[in-house]
Amino acid sequence: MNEDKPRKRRGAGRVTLSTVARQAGVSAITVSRYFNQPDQVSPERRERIAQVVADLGYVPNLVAGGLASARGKIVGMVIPNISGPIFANTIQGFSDTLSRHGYQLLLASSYFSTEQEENAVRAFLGWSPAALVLTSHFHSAGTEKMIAEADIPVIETWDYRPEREPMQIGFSHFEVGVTAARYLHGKGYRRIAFVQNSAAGDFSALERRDGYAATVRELGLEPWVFAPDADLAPFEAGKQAMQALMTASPPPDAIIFANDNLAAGGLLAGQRAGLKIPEDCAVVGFGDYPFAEMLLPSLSTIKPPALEIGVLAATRVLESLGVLPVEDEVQRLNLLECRLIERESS
Amino acid sequence: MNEDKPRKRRGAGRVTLSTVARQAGVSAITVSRYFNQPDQVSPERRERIAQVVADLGYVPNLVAGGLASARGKIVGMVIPNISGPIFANTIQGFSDTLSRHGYQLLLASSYFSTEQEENAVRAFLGWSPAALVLTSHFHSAGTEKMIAEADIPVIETWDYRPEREPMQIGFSHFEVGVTAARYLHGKGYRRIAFVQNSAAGDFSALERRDGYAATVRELGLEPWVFAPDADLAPFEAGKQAMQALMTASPPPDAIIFANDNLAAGGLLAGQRAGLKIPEDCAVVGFGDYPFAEMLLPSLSTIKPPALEIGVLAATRVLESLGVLPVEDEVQRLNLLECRLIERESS
DNA sequence: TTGTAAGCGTTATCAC
DNA sequence: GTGATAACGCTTACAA
Repeated sequence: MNEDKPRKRRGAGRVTLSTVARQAGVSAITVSRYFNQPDQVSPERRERIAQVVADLGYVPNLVAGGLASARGKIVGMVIPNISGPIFANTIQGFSDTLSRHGYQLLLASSYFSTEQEENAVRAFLGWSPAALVLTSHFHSAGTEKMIAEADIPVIETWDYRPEREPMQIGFSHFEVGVTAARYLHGKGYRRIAFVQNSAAGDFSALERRDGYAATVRELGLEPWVFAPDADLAPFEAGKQAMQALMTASPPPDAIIFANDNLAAGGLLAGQRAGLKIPEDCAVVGFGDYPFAEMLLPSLSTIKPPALEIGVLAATRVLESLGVLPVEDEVQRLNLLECRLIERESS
Repeated sequence: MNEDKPRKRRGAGRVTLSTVARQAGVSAITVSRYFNQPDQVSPERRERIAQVVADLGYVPNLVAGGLASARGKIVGMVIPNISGPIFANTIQGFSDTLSRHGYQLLLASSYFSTEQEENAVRAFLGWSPAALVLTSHFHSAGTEKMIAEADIPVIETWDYRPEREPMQIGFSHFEVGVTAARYLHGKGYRRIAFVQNSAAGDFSALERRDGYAATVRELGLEPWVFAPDADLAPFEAGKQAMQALMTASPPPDAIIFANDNLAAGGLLAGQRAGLKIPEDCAVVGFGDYPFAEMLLPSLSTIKPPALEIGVLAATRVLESLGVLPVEDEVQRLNLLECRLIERESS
């Protein structure tokens, strides 16, 4: 069906910029300008070109454009995992903001592995992206080298390390631990335990633990950390933690879980064991996953600015690229706020 | 800091294939083959090239490669929304499978808008992707035209329409409605209501409703559909539905919700109103969202093959491209199974 | 197995 | 405001 077309090789025969230019009676570069700097094209030609573009159904070849300009309208993002409820909002906000301005999202997940992250970054760089967005500041040496040499904006999200070179958009995980501990202490709880994440590589969760530990110590209490088996799924790990902690005497009167999945597991295990929550034991999570308000009792948690991180990351990218206006210079340090959501479980 | 580099224009000065070739004492095409068809390069040269690549930290420019070959190692995927718990697994499975074979994921969300989908598809085509993956068979005329003319594999997921041209990977939403209705009827429920999705544009949810309606009618019952206000968030819409349905006399003895978010809202509203579930009213959802097993009572639901869809879509793409082996021809119709997960709520 | 030459479709540069 | 020309870095086609 295509065989009779006079195609020399490859994608030949497709509608290109030159096709449009010829039909519109202008040069190729004028059509190029029509798309990129419309102001520089006279209204009459603009109209004529628009007509031809519509007639032919011309779609600009962004690959060719990317090669010629050495900066594609594409932005790479590496996230620990796509399917977790926590990062999804960041991706969504990021992607939506970008696409509104004609940029596309190239996405990969690292599963908290710096090696997988490095692979993703290397692959992305091959597409000469306009910018690169990573999660946290934990990278391999190879990744560090690449982002140092890449001549594009690099943003680290979901964390806040002013001393680092890349742009920072996020919050302090240490402070999250501090907030949770202070909150429970303020409500009168005195035997406050912390349950770690079972997933290896989630270093940010360890920083939350450290914030908790430092705070309770400061308040004259002894840190009490439980680490579930590393091979357990979060929900199961939370159950295990609750069961184990409740055998202690005296048991804790409040537990901070490294995330809401763990907390939900703990909550349920506690209830099934006849525990009244929060009377017998308060529970606080992290993440404000969608189900937090659906549980009975609903789950108190600390809500990270997931969506805001995504939107702001995209905004900073677009500012850096000159797509969005910016006065003076693009803000490098962006500290956002986590909010403690007090619900029935505490 | 960069100014003294002898860059002529654009990205000039970077390490290219020619740089590697020169240093390794071979021609550029040999280095190209080293990456794409290593078998065709002699072992000695292979080793020499590997050394130079490592020394120089060369990263292939995929944009240039994509332009030259007219097929980039990139695959576009349009999903209704990224942050919903339901599609995230599909994305994850898709992305992971692709990246294992050196392909990258270009992602956009449509929010159930065919117009936004069309925009995404148009943008993707500009990157000359190796394949395109869409959700469901509901597209705009523009999208239909583009996918018909695009000379690449197109896959429709999360649905199953054998009569359509694109490859199908999914299941029948109508059948999901049938399954839910039959299941409840089989358990003895006789006043079975259905709660629609509040989100406009989710046509698949309407097919589930139709499956339910046809089935109850067949069983000699009257369909009973409640449509929440369109502007309500799913969780709130579920609450509204439960409250409204319970004022009927007699009220339903079982409710099928169009998805788990609605169901969770309904469950909670029922419990807060003193209803015993499932004794007073059974509840069944759709999606098997992560929280379904965390609720008390845990939520009976129908689990779609979300992850499998993603993995299989990637597999079919790679087969179509000849990356993965395939006997005879790539399977065009892929009907997967939804599983009814019976839990405490029914 | 290896190399030469041409071209992929666009944009940067410079001239008018 | 408009256009001619030369890149951009790689792969296809063909030849040796």
